[in-house]
Amino acid sequence: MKDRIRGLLADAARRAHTAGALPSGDFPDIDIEVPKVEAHGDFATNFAMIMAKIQRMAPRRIAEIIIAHLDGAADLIAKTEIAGPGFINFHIQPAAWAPLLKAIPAAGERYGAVDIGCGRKVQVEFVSSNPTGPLHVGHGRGAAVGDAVANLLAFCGYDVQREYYINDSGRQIRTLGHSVLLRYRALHGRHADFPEDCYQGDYIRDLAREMKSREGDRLLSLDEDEALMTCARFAAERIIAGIRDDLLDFGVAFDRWFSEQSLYDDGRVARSIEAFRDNGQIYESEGALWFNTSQYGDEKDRVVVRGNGRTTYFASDIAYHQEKFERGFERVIDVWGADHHGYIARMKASVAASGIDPERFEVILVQLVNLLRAGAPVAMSTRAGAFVTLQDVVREVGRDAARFIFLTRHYANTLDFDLEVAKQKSNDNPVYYVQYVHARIASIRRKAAENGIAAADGADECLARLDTAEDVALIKHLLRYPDAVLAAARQMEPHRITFYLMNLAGAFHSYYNKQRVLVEDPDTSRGRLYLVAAVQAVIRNGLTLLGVSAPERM
RNA sequence: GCGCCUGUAGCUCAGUUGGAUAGAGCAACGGACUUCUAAUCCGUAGGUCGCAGGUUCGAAUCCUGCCAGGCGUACCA
Repeated sequence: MKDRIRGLLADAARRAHTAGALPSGDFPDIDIEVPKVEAHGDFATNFAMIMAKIQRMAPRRIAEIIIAHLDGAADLIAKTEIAGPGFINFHIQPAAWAPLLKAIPAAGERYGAVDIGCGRKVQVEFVSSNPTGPLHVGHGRGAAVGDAVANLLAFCGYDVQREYYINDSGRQIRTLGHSVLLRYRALHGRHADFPEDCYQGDYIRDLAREMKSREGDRLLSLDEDEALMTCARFAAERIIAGIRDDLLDFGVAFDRWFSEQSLYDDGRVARSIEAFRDNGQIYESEGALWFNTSQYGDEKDRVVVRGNGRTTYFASDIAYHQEKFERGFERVIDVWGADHHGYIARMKASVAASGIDPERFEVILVQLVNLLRAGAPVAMSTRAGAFVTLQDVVREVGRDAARFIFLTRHYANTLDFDLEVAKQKSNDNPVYYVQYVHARIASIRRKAAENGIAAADGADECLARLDTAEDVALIKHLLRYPDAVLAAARQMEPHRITFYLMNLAGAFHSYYNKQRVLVEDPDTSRGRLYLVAAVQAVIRNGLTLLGVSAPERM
């Protein structure tokens, strides 16, 4: 529709120029938008206004000239008008809308997909929580956002890979091993102080018990380091397996689980450091090795190998991101918790230093989640071990409610997640509001089938009955879905889909209360069934992008 | 101190990349179930878009400076 109007305008402008009414033949791109106020028509353009300078004429005068040269669209356009400083408003013939609905079943599950990816490879790395404890609510938000972004990009033509980076190397993994070992020894009556910097949660005791039943007292006779590393490897594996299960329950499946340790095992980190030393980007100072990230916009240089010879986390991250680009991804997207924002500059710097355009590396910073119960904060301290895990939340409120709520805010905003609200089946909790549309329509369609009403196929005589204000309003809403998808995919903002769906749901519920679908006149019934089936398809389509189910009954 | 994020109705938040009279939900008040699912709908009320300048035909949106809140600022991860 927009394209058609754009074409009409371009023709009109060209014709006006040829006729000598417009001095310049240099026309800017035409932007067509949907006005906020209904009285301003169905579509509007500021075309005349942005041409004012080029044409050296008043915007309203240009608008008059263009309208005078519009031609051959009486079937489409009911009325044009010039408004405000020089907007051209278009009122579409009411009968022109219904046939456009055919695009929805014609596109099937692909309705709304705009191919901006053209098969290019993109990687979305998300969650990547350290394997030192179970996922908590904040990770859930990262999972919901990362998965939805991946869905959107895949929907819009990118070849998407989902990756989880496992930090199974370094000090924290030793701390994990140490924590389990101490609990394990305690189970054998060898009590010792449990340091504060060890992991306090009950899951550590569970792991120790498991260790005991598997190994008996074998670890007691091993030397300290070997016992510790045995515990560490065992615990990390079990925790990762748990994380994987929790994510599957949450509806998130990764294509690849990438081990940090593997970067050391195959010499990747060492080779990367060597290469940067050779070209002078890594240098030695005060007994440590530094990366000159400040040359690429970071506020200072960063250590990659400490004075004690141990590499930093940054060292493996440099190698990891080089490796990602070597795998042929055109875009690499990392989803991080907002508390890591200080890390972006150095990561971008390292990418740039590797000779890769840093624009190709993007970071989505997801703000934290405040977990509440009936308005009161729920304690979320990881160290103290008194946290609510993602699994707890999913068990309590359900996967759909959790995923939907995580996507009801722009990720740059902190999110209040209230467990009680998430369980409510009311307008407070928009997931049911949206799902209810799907279930209601399913019910209508079942009823239609029982009554022997033939499936709606979009025949002209049926579509012609979609002529009430409510019909047209709903059709217009459905036709805006591709715009919402495009904006969401381009900006990697899944909440735009969430808001679109809530608005569409509102439009449908309103329709439902004003118009009956199954009425006496068969053409009207079949026309409305066709419309309502399109609503159902778009709801299902959008919910799928968000990773939320579309129930047939509620 | 410096950096990033946020500031819009009593509360929680949108706002189509600079457009016309700034929108939803909740909470408040008043209505609608004999009809395809009331997990719904309709109506009323609610605003100095943090503050002050600037840019232009036009600013919640862009630029500058303040104010407030959150986060970050390690040879931690």
